[in-house]
Amino acid sequence: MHKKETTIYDIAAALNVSAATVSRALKDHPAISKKTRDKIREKANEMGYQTNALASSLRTSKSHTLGVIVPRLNSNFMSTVLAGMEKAASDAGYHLIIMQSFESEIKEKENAQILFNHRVDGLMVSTTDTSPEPTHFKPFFAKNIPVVFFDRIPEKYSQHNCVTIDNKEAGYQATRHLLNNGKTRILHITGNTGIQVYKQRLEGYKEALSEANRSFDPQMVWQTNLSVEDGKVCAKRIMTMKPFPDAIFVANDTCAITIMHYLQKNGIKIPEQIEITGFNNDPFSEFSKPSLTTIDYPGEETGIKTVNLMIEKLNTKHVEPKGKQIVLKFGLRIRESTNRKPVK
Amino acid sequence: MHKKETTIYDIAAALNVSAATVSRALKDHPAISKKTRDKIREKANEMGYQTNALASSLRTSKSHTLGVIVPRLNSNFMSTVLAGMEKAASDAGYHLIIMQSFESEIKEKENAQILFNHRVDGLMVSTTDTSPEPTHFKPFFAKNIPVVFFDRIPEKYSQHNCVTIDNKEAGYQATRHLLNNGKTRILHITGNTGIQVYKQRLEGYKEALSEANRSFDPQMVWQTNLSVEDGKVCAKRIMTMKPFPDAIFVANDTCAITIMHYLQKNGIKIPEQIEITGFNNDPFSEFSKPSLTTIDYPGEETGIKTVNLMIEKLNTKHVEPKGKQIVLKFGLRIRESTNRKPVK
DNA sequence: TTGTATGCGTTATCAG
DNA sequence: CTGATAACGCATACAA
Repeated sequence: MHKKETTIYDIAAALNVSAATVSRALKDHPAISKKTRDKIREKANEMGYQTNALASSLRTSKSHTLGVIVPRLNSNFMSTVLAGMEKAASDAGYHLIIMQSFESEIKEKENAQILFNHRVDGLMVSTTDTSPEPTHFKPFFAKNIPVVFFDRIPEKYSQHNCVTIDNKEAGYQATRHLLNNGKTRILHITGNTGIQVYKQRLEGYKEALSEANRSFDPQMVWQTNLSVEDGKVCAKRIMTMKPFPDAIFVANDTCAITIMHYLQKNGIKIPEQIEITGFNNDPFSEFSKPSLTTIDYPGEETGIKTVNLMIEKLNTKHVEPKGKQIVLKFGLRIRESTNRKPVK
Repeated sequence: MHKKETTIYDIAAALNVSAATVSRALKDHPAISKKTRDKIREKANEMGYQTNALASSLRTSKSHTLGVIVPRLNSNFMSTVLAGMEKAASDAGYHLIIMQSFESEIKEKENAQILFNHRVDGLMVSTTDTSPEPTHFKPFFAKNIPVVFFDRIPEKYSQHNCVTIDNKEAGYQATRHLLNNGKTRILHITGNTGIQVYKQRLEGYKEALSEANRSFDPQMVWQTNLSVEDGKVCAKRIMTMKPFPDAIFVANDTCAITIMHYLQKNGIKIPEQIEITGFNNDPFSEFSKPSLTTIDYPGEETGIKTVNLMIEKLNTKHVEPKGKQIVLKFGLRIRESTNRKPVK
């Protein structure tokens, strides 16, 4: 096996001091004379000492680790959020255990459990769960371990600590933009509306229609997984629609651009025949032809704000004020070529 | 403060058995009778017992945690790699601490140190370091903690455990494709060539030129960070070039598509006037107009294979065979409209 | 300014 | 099949 690791006891022995002194010296405890401190540091280096964070965490019940659960980490939006989180966490002396739930409530539960067992100092989650009040965060609440929700927030925890945007308003604006351009038959392609964000975007869509005195047609709302694959399928289906829609509000850019691409392949003129609006402001939404109008959902800011809220909670654990809701500003990025006449 | 947590001692006391028995029962030790095992499990649930993985790790020196260091996690390629890693790791009972080095050697060093201190069972790294033989992995080697390099591999560790593609061959093929289409003035826009992957792609570029009896012009190789910003700058600069290049081999898709977009904005016909080749096969490379020819670098596979190699090492630690190099297959995705005559 | 003693929660060894 | 006990490596209350 590998040789035993060097501990504070080893360096204490080598220097004829106590382990306590070594422990203190190594963490710059003020009560240690500069002389012994330097001596200890030097010896520690010499012996290749590496502190054991596990032991330290066990002793202090502070792991300096934050748990993150997301549906999947490889979307442009989510990886941008995570990048922001990692940066902010690292700056604050924390690091991240990141886990994916793959849209499975069971997996999310397991992940929460594992993170709890590893004694994370806090949990940040974009939930995949469609149940209004998931139970698997209970142990965290019970032990007063801060939980911050971001992006996808369970219905019942919307008054809890969370960071998000006003999805209803965003859905409203995206739809309104299409209505303003004279579009009347607006298809809405979205995700699982059991998930709040999609439900709210749908509400915004409805509100815009209602405001414009357009009737809402449930047939014009398609639930998908918003993947590239789904985009292809949707495009195919759109081509068979009796009266063509003249616009589509898609709940993410990936799917929106895929649909645009395949409709164009079928000879459809975008935006003249069908105008498309996306969601997220992925970098490539700007580079598609035509550029895609979309909702700018600030991913990095979401990540940073989530971590900052977490840190704040960690530093004021005993007070425990009511949950804090951070609603970020989003932007409507209008980008199709506008030199076309509104059909009115 | 928060109340003490329930330990195996609490449940032992409640059941008049020893803590050892509880510990064994909870991990299905064969030497425990089914009866007491069930009794203990039930009590554990009842008391809301949650195992403390920290204590367990300290005792067993197995953290079931793998460290990951990447330059940044929010590129399509990298987040796809990480998604594959997380999946594979999770399936094998491990989880991931992911850290970003932001192209800083110092940060990479700090990250390695932190991960070491947290006693990760293994380290996976896409290095940012341009020094041929970075020293900060020494502690891992010394303690026989497996280190697997992926994507970006330090020069001196290329015989170590690593997972990558043949970047030289890929650079060769990308360039060759342009030459085959009759292009002669091929610009190469790449990253820091102190990093092996870019150095090797450049070598492939040179080899293709040499094979076609084209002379190599150092002026035609631009080092950038391959970002969207860099793409804009490059496009601007290209517009001022005396004889226009007739092709560009860009070392990633993000930058390639940005350049394409801005050249088109300036009225350049792609690919007639300038043909562009990217690298990575980001999803949107297919949806640009025209679709981008690119190198399909299998991200998810990279992640999975890296973790699998890691697990293999973890399970055969004592044998310690020589390093294992896994070279993944890449593909050249030819995608521009091909119905144009080669200029020959 | 430094040392002593103890505990964090678990698992492994050795007995019985 | 079960129990007692000693680590794992560190940090802290209490003494000195």
